Amino acid sequence: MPRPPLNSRALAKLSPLPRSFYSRDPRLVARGLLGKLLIRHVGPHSPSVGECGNRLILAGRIVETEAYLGAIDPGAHAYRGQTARNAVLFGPPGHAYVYFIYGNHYCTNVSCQPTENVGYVAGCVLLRALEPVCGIDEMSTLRGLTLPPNPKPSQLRQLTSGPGRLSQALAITRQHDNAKDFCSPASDLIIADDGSPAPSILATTRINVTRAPLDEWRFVIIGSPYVSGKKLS
DNA sequence: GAGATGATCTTA
DNA sequence: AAGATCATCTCC
Repeated sequence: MPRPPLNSRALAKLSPLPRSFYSRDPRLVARGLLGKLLIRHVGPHSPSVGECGNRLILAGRIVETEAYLGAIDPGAHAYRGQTARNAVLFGPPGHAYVYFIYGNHYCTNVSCQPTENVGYVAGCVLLRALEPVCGIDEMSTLRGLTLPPNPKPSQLRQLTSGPGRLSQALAITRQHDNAKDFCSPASDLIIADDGSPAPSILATTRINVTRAPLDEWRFVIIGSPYVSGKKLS
């Protein structure tokens, strides 16, 4: 039985993943998020999307993530303890940690595993790439790109292949979205399961993490053309 | 297609 | 001074 198509109407009915999903080892959360949908509601009370209209949904399927283990992970922002920037990571799981990087870009994370019952605190998962699902035109506008009428995957991937790109495509900023609850049905930024089958996953080292270069805590959907960087072998 | 470089600014 | 990046340039 084919599932119904993922138009705005179908996406609007999906419920956010429960908080228990995020109350686990960040590596399990990072794997579990692959294939899930990141859904952004934009409207009169949401961040500006230019001339995109009043009420619409932007969504993408998560195809690439990275786990950050917090207090025991030298590559993690939380490694050196709580600061004004990373305070969200020391709060309850399932909340957005959005930070500004390299003077140009935002990166979007989900907090997880804030308790000490497995030996570390303040973990999170960085969302690194999406397969565009809904709101292609609006995402193009937000990214400042012009795509042809029937874009190929190689063109679509310009929208959301990379943490800075996907954040821009969904109008995610620290000002608007840091500390936002991914688990609240009232949230304009959620992650949901549409029942798609569990993907095949490849683990690699994390991108541009120099302080812990060997840990294979980056996860990608095998074969997806929407993963960031070069094509994998 | 691949590798190098500059932009730009927050954080420690 | 470095960084959980990206667009653009040059040269294969």
